[in-house]
Amino acid sequence: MVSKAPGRMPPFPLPFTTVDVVIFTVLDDALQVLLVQRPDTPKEPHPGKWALPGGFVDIDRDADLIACARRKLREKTAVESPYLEQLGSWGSRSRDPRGWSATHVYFALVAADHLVIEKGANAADVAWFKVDEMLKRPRLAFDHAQILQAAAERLRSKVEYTSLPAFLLSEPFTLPQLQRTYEIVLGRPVDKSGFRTRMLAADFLVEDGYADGSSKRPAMGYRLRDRQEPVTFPRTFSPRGAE
Amino acid sequence: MVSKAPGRMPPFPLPFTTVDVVIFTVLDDALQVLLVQRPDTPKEPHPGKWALPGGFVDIDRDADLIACARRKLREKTAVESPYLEQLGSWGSRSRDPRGWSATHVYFALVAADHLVIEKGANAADVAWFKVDEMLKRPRLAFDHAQILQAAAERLRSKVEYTSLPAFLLSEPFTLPQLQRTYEIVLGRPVDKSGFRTRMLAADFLVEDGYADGSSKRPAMGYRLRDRQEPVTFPRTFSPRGAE
DNA sequence: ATAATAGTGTCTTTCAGACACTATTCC
DNA sequence: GGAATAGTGTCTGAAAGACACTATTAT
Repeated sequence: MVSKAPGRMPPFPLPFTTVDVVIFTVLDDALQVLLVQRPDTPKEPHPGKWALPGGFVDIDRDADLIACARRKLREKTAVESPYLEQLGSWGSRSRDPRGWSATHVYFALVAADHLVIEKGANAADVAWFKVDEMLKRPRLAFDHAQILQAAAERLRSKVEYTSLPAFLLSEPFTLPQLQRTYEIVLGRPVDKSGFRTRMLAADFLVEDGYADGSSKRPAMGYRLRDRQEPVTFPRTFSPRGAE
Repeated sequence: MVSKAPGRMPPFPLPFTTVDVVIFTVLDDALQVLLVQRPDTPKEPHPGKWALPGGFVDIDRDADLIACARRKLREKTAVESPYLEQLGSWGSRSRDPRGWSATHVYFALVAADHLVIEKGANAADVAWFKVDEMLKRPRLAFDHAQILQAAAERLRSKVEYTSLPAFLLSEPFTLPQLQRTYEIVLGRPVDKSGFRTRMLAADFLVEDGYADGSSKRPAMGYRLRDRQEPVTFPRTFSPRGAE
């Protein structure tokens, strides 16, 4: 039995609580991020600017933070269960003109193909943007440029020693496809032989017998053994630049 | 000029926003965490239980989240500028009986020696607890056992490939001391020769000419070149168990 | 001299990086 | 057969792990 909301309406002012989601994909040989355009009414902060999908936590609808993140993600993309990881939180007096606010940021990895983008009632506009260009000329609302940079750094650094890029592909995928995904995210070529040895040794892929049709020679198709957790490799990719 | 708090008192209820700090040290050959005992009045949640130091964000005093974390840390320990890193955030309808709440968690590494613990007005009691025992028999308030576990996991995993343990020692320290700290946190012995090669190759230590007095043979003393950022090693410690 | 700790040298094994090679398909 | 892509084999150099050794102090 729930008591009559004791403690609601506290004797001190509360910060706003929001959740934002950095949704990555690989499209057109580039790492891209999903952004939404803010409404163009002057009552809203940063009208017309592009921003990360997100918004206020709804204490009636959202049981917890990750549920809220999943809701935001579902509202923009029709993705079932993507890879979703907490990135961190940003909170300060000045980041939102409406007052002290704190946002909890998640980052998601989704496969671009077969992905439906919802252009729903509220979402004025939704589109993919190349991460590199966004980082060079940051024109995002709030502190979202900073958040995007942190997300890209986290992703790129984890790609050095985890299987995260596999979540950017739809299953089944081939090893050459996976290698290309690594190369796109890392921004540098990777040796084929070493790459294959590593991937297969990590034992996180399951053969799907399938053969790819879009190439000269068919390749083995693979699925992830565990669609929830990425695998951590014992070593970093190429200690190139370790010096 | 500040306008008359526009947007304050929004048309929807807000979650509570808190900050908690997981403060680690190495004491008595064990990794320990600082806990505070909650007031024993039945009006407060979890009366008498031990909890992580933390509390509500004060939008008047705290400019941002990390400033709030530093304030919480300063209120319990008289530490100047310890290593402080964001761990993550936990938020849900049920984690606090007073209502929907989200906490932003930081973790701090401090040197135990010369550390003053403030037993201030408000803080009923403050004490160090061994992390391993706390994880075995979790009796913490709120979801703090879960948070402590996440913090310990993060620390232990980062210790495999970073210089974090150096922040658990007061300067200057010797390489044998640093090695012992690694061994305590990792819970396993580390080879001396390899350890020294690694530490010196990483080039994050500066000789302090000093000699330690408490041992048979004096050892070289070192300080950190950069007291803010830890160093990342190119490889993980011992791929023991990588299989 | 001996014990205890600090610090170094060396051998071996492992593995990433590089690159050449074979295999299978389409044209 | 040739081009293009998938997949394998092999050599080499660098570095981690293991462990024996030397060095410097206190007693």
